[in-house]
Amino acid sequence: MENRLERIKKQLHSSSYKLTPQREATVRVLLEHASDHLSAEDVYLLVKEKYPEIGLATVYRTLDLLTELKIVDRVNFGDGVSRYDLRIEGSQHFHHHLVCIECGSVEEIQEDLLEDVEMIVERRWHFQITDHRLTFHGICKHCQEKQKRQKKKNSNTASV
Amino acid sequence: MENRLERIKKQLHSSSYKLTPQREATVRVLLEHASDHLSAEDVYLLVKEKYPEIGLATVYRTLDLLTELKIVDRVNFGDGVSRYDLRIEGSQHFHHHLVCIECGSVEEIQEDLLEDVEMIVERRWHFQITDHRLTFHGICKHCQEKQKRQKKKNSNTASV
DNA sequence: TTACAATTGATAATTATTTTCAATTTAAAA
DNA sequence: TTTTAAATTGAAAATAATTATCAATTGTAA
Repeated sequence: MENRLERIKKQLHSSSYKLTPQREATVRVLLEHASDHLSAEDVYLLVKEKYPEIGLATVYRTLDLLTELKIVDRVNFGDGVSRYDLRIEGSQHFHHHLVCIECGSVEEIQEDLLEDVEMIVERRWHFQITDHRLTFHGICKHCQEKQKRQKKKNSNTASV
Repeated sequence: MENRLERIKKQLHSSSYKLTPQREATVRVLLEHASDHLSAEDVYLLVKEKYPEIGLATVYRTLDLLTELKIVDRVNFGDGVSRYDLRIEGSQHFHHHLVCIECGSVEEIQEDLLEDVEMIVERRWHFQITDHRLTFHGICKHCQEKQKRQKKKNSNTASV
């Protein structure tokens, strides 16, 4: 955690940006919520707990900066809000998401899975891929089980 | 084209919606620009050419309706604007996109390509997939060639 | 220490989208 | 055909997310 922060600090410096207290507080929040998919507003509220003087604009600016440096990725699950997702250190590709249309939960897939597809696309479409976004919409394990229970219950009631 | 419109009309009716003149004009614009990726504003301006009385809110409402009926898909390429993309008739899966980071052009891939990946995801993550979004960002064929020419030119100049 | 550029916070402005509501249109019933 | 109720519309206001502005502060290098 502290190591990661140190490395991010170096990354900022090597692009001649400073790790100000506001930026550090924002990065810390992102590191502490690595598996969540926070909106700028979410990040703002969480940073405010530790650093109440911070302004919303600064959070936006920091998130833009981190996106530019590929430390985070901006994702949009179709609800009109940008969300910010910490990139796994060293991983070249952006990870994928499973969005449940029932409960709204978001699961991450760190495995690449797209190597073959990207090879085909580069060859057949002569398109030089630098990044990708892959999201599956569907029903998560938890909601599938809930639905099964519900069905069972209904068939019981119906047969009485 | 007219056939497609007829079938869309039936699709609306079977969900007890009407194909009003405004909706028809909007659908026509979408059919005429099937390979584009129009924003609501784009659609509004194009519909206005043929049907000047139409209001922006009606266009938004129609696009929502068509999205609900899976006649169009809402996509977001990260510029904060929703774009509307006609779904190929009968195709079960939503097509993919190649977005050029140089010129902003958007190319479509109609081939599925994800069958294997989806099988893996359904098995390993126990996630029941109903839809997907796949976008590749990179450099299109055209811009790659432009870059090559540029390099050549530069090395010529440098050697003089 | 001085000086200059980077950064910040508050606020205003912008942009895309949604909501509201009265007026109009439509389809079905009488 | 007239009546009626529900669906649809356009204009305008409201909302929500994000960006721009600008004066004040901070940090850094001379």
